Formats: sequence, C-alpha cells, structure tokens
Amino acid sequence: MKLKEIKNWSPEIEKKITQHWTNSEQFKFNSNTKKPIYSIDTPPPYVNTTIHIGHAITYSYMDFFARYKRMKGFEVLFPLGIDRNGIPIEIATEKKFKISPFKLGRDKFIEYCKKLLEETTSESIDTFSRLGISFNSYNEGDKIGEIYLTDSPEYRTLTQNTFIDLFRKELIYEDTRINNYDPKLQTTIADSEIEYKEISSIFNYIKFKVKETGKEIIIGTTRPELICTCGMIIYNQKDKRYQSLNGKTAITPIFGKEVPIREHPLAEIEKGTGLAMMCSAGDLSDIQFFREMNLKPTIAINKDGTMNEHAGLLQGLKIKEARKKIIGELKKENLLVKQEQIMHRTPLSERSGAEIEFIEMSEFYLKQLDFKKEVQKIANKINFYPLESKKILESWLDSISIDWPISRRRFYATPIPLWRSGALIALPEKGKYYEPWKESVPQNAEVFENGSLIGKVKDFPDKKWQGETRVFDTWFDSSISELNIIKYPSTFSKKAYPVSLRAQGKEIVRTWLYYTLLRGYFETKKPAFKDVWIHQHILDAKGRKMSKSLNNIIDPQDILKNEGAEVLRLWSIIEGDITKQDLSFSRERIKAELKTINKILNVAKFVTQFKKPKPIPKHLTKTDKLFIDYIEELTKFTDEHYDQYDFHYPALKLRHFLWETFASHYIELTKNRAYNKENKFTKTESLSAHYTLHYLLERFLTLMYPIIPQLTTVIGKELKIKFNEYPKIKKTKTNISPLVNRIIQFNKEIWKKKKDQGISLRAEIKNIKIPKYLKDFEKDLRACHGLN
RNA sequence: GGCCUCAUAGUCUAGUGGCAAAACGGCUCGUUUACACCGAGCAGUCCGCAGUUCGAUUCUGCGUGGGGCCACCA
Repeated sequence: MKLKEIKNWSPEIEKKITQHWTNSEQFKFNSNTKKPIYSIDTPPPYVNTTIHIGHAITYSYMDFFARYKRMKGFEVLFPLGIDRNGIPIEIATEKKFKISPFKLGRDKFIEYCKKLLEETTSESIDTFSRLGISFNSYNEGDKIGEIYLTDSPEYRTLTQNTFIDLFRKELIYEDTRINNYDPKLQTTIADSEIEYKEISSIFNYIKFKVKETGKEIIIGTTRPELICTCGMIIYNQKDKRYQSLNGKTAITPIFGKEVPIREHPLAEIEKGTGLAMMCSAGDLSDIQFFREMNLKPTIAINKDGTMNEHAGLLQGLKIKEARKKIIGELKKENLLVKQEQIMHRTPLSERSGAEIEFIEMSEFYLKQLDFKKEVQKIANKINFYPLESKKILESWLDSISIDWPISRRRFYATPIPLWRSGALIALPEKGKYYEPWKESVPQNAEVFENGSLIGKVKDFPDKKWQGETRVFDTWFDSSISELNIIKYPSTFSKKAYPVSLRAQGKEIVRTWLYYTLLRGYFETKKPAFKDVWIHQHILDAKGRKMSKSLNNIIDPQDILKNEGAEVLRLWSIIEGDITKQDLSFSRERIKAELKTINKILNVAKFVTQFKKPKPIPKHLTKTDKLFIDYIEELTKFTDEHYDQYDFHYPALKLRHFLWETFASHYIELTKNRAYNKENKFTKTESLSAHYTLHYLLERFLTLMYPIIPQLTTVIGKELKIKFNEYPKIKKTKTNISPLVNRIIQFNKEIWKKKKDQGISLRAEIKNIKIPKYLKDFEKDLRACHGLN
C-alpha cells in the first residue's frame, strides 16, 4: 500500500497488515538466541464467551511492552494462552446446548464443552490478531511461544506433574470441607455461582435452658431445623445482659443436647436477643468457628437435601418440611416464644434458584498457611507497577486463614491423578496425562497409606482400585502458567526463570498472582517474576462496570471493524494511566483519536515530497539543530518512562509534539526553505531542512511504533525505516524546550496580529521586531511570516 | 461491616505547597501550495468539611460518591 494512495486510515488497510503478521510468524521466538530473554506471562483469557473490550485494551498494553523490549534488544517471549478449564466453561456449555452433565454422562458432556470451546477460541484468537498483538505465534501448539490451551494434554500433564510432586512432599492432605450444594441440580457449586437475595423469612424466638441455673434463655434463629447441629451459644462480651452466662451450659430444646455458652465477637448485641446459636451447617466461616472453638461439627443434611439420623425426628424430611415440623414440635412443647417476619439475605443458586445448602465433604488441600512468610519474602523481591498494587497482595496474605482446597466435583478440568483402594492412595509416575475416571491404575504407581509410601500397585495384586473422579480448581492450573510458557522443567526454563513480567488485573491478585507465587515457590524456591504490572478496569461511558445484567458490554470486534485497531490502541494509552485508575470507554473519544492517526499520515505525506539527502548534509541550520535536539530530549524521556511500563505520559507528550511542535511550528517555519521555490535559501540550507524533516518524522514514528505499529509500519515501508532498534540516547544542550517554546510563542503572536489586522497569514507584515534571543532563527522566521 | 484506591472545565484525562492544563464536544471567526479527520480564538467556585501552613486544588483527618478485594448476615 503506497502512502499517496491512502486518503484516510481504515480497518481495511489494517486487515492486510495484521493478516500478514499473523501468517508470517515474524515475531517467532528463537530459544537459541544469544540476546537476553524478556518473557511475558499473559493472562489466558477465559473463553466461555469471546474476549471483551477490557482484554483487547490490556493486551494492547502488553503488546506495547513486547514491541518496546524487542527494540531494546531483547528476545521477547510473548505467547498467547487460552484458559479453557473449569466451571464457567461448563455453565456456558449447559446453557448453549441446553444439556446437563448429570443426565448426559461425563464423556458426552465433555464433547459438548469442546464444541463450544472451538468456536469461542477461534473468534478470540481472531480478535487478538486484528488488534495487531505481536504474539510469537498464532498457531496452537506445544513449542515455546506457540498458543497454549490450558486443557491440552501437555498443559494438563504439567498440572498433574506438579500435583504428584506436591503430594510426595506431603504438602497435600485431605480434610473435610463444607461445599455449596445445589439440591435441585444435585451438584456442588462455586462461590461465584451463588447470588444473594433478600427473601422474607421467619425469625423464630426459641427457649433454651441453662443447665446450671435451670433458667430459660431465648435465642432467635431463621433455621430452627438446625438446632440439632448447634455446637455453642454465643453472646457479645459487651452485652451486659448475659455476662452471668459465661462458661455455663445450655440445653437445646427437643434434642436435649448440652452445649457451652461463651463470649464471642461474632455475636451482635442488636440482633435478635443478642444470643446466637452456632450451627455446623453454615459455610466456610462455620468450619473455621468450629475449628477455632475446638468443636466437632455435626452434619445433619444429606447430599440430596434431606435430614439424616442426626436430626432425630426430622430424619428423612427435606429442609423446608423439617423446618415446618420442628416449629410444630416447638409450639406443642410451648418452646416457641414468638415469630417475626424479617427480610433475610439468602444464598441462592444462580442457575436453579434453589436455596443453597452447605454439605460437608472430603476434599484435597494444598498447604499454604505455613508458607505465608516465604511468599511475602518472595513478593519483596518483585518490582510492582504501580507500587501501590503490592498492598492488594499483602492484605490478602494477612487474611489467609485456611489452606487451599484444590479439588472440585466437576468435569471439564484437569483430573486429579490418583486411584484409591479403601484408605490406600495410588499415585502415578510423572510425565503422562492421566484420566483416572476412565483409566485403570498403572502398575508402577506408588501406593501411599496415611501419607507414607508403602510400595507399588503391583505389590498389591488383590486390591481393587477406583479412579479418582474429581478435578482441580481452575486456579491450580492457572497458577503454573509462567512455568508452562518456559516449558518447565527444561534447560531453557532454567535460564528463563524468573519470568520477566506478569501482567494482570487487580481483581485477581489474591488468586492468580498469589497462587502463582506460592506454586512457583514450591517448585523453585524463587520469585516467579521480576516485574508485576497490575491494571485497573475499563468501565462503560457512564463509569459503570461492564456486566451482562446492565447490558453495557462492548464487543471489541465492533470497534475493530468500524474504527480499527490503531485508533483503539492509541486511544487506550492517551485516555489515561490504566494502572492508576479505571478508564471509561467512549466511542466518541476513540473516534476523535482518528484525527491524530490522519495527522501522522499527512505529515508523512508532506515529508515524503522531499528526498532524504545522501550523504548527510555537513551543515545544519540552527533551527534544524534545535528541533533535532528537542526530539533527542523526547527520546530520552520516552525511554525512561517506557522502561517503567509508563506509556501514557510519553504518548501524551509525543502526540503534543506532533501537533503543537512538529506540524504547527517546525513544518510551518521551514516550509519555504524546504520548497525553496524562489531560491531565497542556499542549497545547503534547503537540504538541511529536508534532512531534518526526515529525521524528526523517522524518530517520531520510531517512538510511536510500540503503540501504533501498523500505521508506523506502513509509513516506514515507504521511507525504509525498520523499527527494530530503539534510538541511541544522545546528550543535548540544556534549555532546548524553553527556546522552542519561545519560537512557538513568537509564531502565535504574529498569527494573532495578522488575524486582528484582517490580513491573510501569507501576507507580508511590517514593523515586527525579532527579539534578540531568536536571532539564530531569523531567516526562517522572516520567510515564514513574510516579515519586512 | 473492614481494608485498598480514585475524585480537576459540559465530557474525559494531565499536572502543581504560591500564575490550573491538553483533548473531545459547544460557540465565534478564518481558509495558508501535507491535512476540513484543517487553522485561529472563546468558556473553569480543581467533590464537601476540618486541620497543618505566611499560603492548600496539591499534605493530614473526617465525610460523600465511583471502582476493587475480603468478611458477615444466628
């Protein structure tokens, strides 16, 4: 595409360039390189839907980093990953094909998941390609730099390998965990699938007895059917009404169980009577409470949502029936003081609308509590951009209070690689992808009993082995992404670890970043990254978060087709610093940035009228030297900021340079000299202008290249500029920009004067004195303004 | 409820312990041989309150509003 033929920049031009980039693999990673390696661990987007505008913009930023680092002489590892594991994929599949894994069976359901993933994955990859992201490769594969899928056998094998290691190091254990259970769908669900609604429910005031004094106490509850699981009665220590109860024992009504009465800050004075019964069917916090108090939880609800033997006379009833029955019993015994209608925040299943029940099940845990200090130490070795984001990690570290439950009772995720026979666990060798739910146990798998190795499977020929059906928490996969991109363990990974940069959103610091540091520590004892870059969010035009319910989600494809990638990229970096605050999306303002794109095109068209002089003119005029020095200063400034992942401030300055210095003043000032139609200037002076015009344009394009690579490449092709090296920083004289500003000031004054006098800007003007400090530029000023 | 973070023209963003700035939109005027996706110009109680200070938009505290995370709801 010739520069002259381009009237306006358009997405059609972009399409040709990006297609070429995508197919030619010119950014391919060379693992045998002698250059220093710069590696970027990108956040594999979840493709339960196609990627959204936030992805488009934050990946553009990462592309700025990658292209800049290439210019600085690094071999840049910048692979695309796609996250395809986990519950959101399953939910999207269930919705799209209107199927249920429980009716369809695991095998068939997984096939449907794959079908969904194919569509969303290829559409997402296309968006990245059109954005001009310089990933090492646009082909899926297993080699360094190629697109990786977290559900590929290779990735899943790595996940399983790390689990096998952790298990052997005794960092994995099994313990009970209370799971969110949807009784309608008969499955455990994730916390994120719970929605809370204010539902009217009945608050019951129930009589308990104090064993020591025989007196009655009244306790309020919305869940009277759980009296059978009550483990303790608590009140707040500031509550004067109950001070005498501390250390005494309460007897539960109907069931007659003795439970201690204690002070606890969890109890609120204003709620109900100020006395609360603590039941072991709440959620995670209940487990904590019971552990803290050294109480044994009683579980009274079965998997199918019915009450079990612990519920005595309620056994076999569903929860709501049980609640009715116990109220009836309490009334009969005159133990129910009163009932109040209250609005109560109730956890519901997002999908089925059923009230969530909490059911205790055995799950695998990864130890993390013992390593909080180590992770903190590692974090201290990492550079955070911006520095404030480190606090998010630190406050999370402070608040971790249980180990990490890593097993899930779902389907489309990495299977947990083990088999069981009673209390024995068979752990396979590393290096292969295992699907125990449909494979038989390998004969050389190691057999563990209570954590200690007691032999191999073949030593126990009589045992029957059951394949594990559970899968890993998605974060267990995601938290080794940085190991995957450097193909750990390998000779390459040894020299490429720690990975140079982790770029990610602030909302997943406590998950992705934290878990990666933890897992990286277990594997290497080192920090996983040198730098961490944390960004904020893209909001809608009104400053609201984008969400399906608000119907304000913006599809990047729409912008790519209508306005194009270059405008989107330029806007995103001009609009604000996304590490400091959220950016509000604005179509209007994105379109406005088209002006800058076209200004660059037009400046380039002007400059290319003149040939770049060869050899370089020996004498440059003072005006030319000044403006060259000016952009040398800008080069240094830009480099210093790019190096700190700040592209926003330089982008603002560069754009300002383009409009307010280069186009409006340098070009206006030297136009006459460049054309030199009346031969007012010497040939040397004219050539000096040609040279400087090219110099300024070339440098400007080079500095802008990481941000708008397509536009600069199109212009660069014509001018034979290759953007593969960042310009050398040159020393300049001081006071460059004040002097340039004085010229600008002078020009503006003349233009204003002419306007006030109603004369054309081309017309000559008399009685203008050129100030002493501008004497060096007199000839250009006279020619430009027609001074007599 | 706790913690973190942000708050500047109609809009959206820079910036500063002592004159507050760009862009978009609006309005006025103009067209100069790279550019009408052009040029020149016009318009602001820097969220509220209190404190520190000779002086606060800038520093500190509180409040209000947006964003994020965590917890809770017997």
